[in-house]
Amino acid sequence: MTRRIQARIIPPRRRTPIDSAVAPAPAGRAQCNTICSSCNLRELCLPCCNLTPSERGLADRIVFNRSRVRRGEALYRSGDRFTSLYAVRNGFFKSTIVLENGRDQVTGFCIAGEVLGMDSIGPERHGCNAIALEDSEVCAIPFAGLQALAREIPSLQHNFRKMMSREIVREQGVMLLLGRMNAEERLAVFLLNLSQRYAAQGCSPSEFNLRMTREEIGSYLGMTLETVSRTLSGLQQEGLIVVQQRFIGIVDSANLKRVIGRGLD
Amino acid sequence: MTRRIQARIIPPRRRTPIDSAVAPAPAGRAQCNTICSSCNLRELCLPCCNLTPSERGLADRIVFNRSRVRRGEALYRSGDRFTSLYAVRNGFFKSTIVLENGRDQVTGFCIAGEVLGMDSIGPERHGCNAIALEDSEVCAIPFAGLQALAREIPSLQHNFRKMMSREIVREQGVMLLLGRMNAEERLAVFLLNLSQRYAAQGCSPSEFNLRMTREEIGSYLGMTLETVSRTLSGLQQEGLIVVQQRFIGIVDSANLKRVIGRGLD
DNA sequence: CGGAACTTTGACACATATCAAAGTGTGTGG
DNA sequence: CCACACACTTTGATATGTGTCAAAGTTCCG
Repeated sequence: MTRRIQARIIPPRRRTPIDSAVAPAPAGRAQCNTICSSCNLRELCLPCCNLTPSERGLADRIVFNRSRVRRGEALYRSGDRFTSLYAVRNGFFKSTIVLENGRDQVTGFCIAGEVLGMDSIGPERHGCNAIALEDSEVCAIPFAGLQALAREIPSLQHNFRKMMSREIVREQGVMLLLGRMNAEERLAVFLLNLSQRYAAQGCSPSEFNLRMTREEIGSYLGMTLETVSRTLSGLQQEGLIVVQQRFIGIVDSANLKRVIGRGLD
Repeated sequence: MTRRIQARIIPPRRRTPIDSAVAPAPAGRAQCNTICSSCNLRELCLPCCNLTPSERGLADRIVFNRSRVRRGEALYRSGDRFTSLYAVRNGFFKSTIVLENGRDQVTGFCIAGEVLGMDSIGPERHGCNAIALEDSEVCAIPFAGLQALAREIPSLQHNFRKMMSREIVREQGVMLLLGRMNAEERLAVFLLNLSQRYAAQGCSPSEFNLRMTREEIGSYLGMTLETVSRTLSGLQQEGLIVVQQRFIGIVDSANLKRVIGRGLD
């Protein structure tokens, strides 16, 4: 049916000296350091974790492969064997489940600094597709290595568990959204959530371009693309946001938040 | 507002000899063994895990407190400090989130053999209420102890991660349900899911009594209690189920499954 | 420039929410 | 043991939000 496009994996660079010339280390780590300050993986990602020198020695076991995924390509697909978690370094992904009828259902979006693949740990296979919505770079974290390392660094273990638990809580929020909210509220939640996540990455929380189509938003929020479009127009008419195709400006975030409250009173 | 009813915690029994009189062990463990054959915790629960003798020695560190929660009482409440996971030994629980307006939103149901509290690991506080819908018994698994033990028994660690990941996948299924399905499909999924879980516990998959009200079902499935009632009546008229207040008989599970498919084509 | 993909807007249909009232079951106190 | 109150369920009538179908407008890219 759909042609299967695989991500082009960039081979890890050769080792190069870091610090002084004393201790060679994988280049991936050094590179990773540069952006980890704004990375949700900071508590998990080895280079970013506050490790003691001896722990750092242990950490050298794991090799981080960076790879590039171009727009429209898949980082992984449903059914692929699960071997690594992926930290998104930059770019934008959607996760989709393929339904029996062959149509895609969007289950989430993932931006720089977030992690893909946590739902695949149990089944040991990926249960969804991860598709890049723009040219992206990810940092692959071999799970076996991570697991072995976590056994020896308790704080890593702890942080990892926390991250998984957070994912469960996040999904509960979406369930609430899908179960109880109307179209306007759903979009308000969606936009404010994106805004907040961009802010966490140091980007503007009040102006950004959507990387996904109306149809993908609708699939995620449980409504049709037409309703997404109409509702965005409605929010614009209320003076809460500005919409111009993919561009979104959040004009009045206070009242946008109030939109969400309306449904809960 | 609502009176806060706390679960009555039954103190752990004194140690009694198991096997021969050679090695005394906590009675909780011995007790647990009797039902663990049909317990989802079998891969995690220490007494049920296939442990080597030396691992068994390590496992003695953890004391399992059993407690009883009577109908209407809370096992824990949102905001409580998280210290233990709870394996439901028998009974029936609902998880609810309290919305800003004070109303409850049901986020899940939990029957014998399932685990409560996994969403609380990250925040270290419970994010929802766990309310017994009938007199129930749970097995409290102190998380700190579990964590320490898992560090030394890799298979335990592995199984635990799997269990958390499974929870993420389960919630994705609910998201799909809430986002894409109509009332009839939601109820079909709900009933078949309950049926399957009862079957896993060795109970009849085709006849059971609902422990929750129509309103609680509706809250969970994102619809009103009237629609729940009407839709159940509709499924009965189609000859797929029999409904009599809380009693549900699944008459034609094949066609009930087919109901779900309809929305996905 | 032309075509494809996406977005916007309108008209209408339909599923579900809302409001209302009657029916059923359950537990409590006299 | 009965009677009453209460909580829950069922069913009906109507309102409303969102889906569906259709067509025109916009942007992007070869």
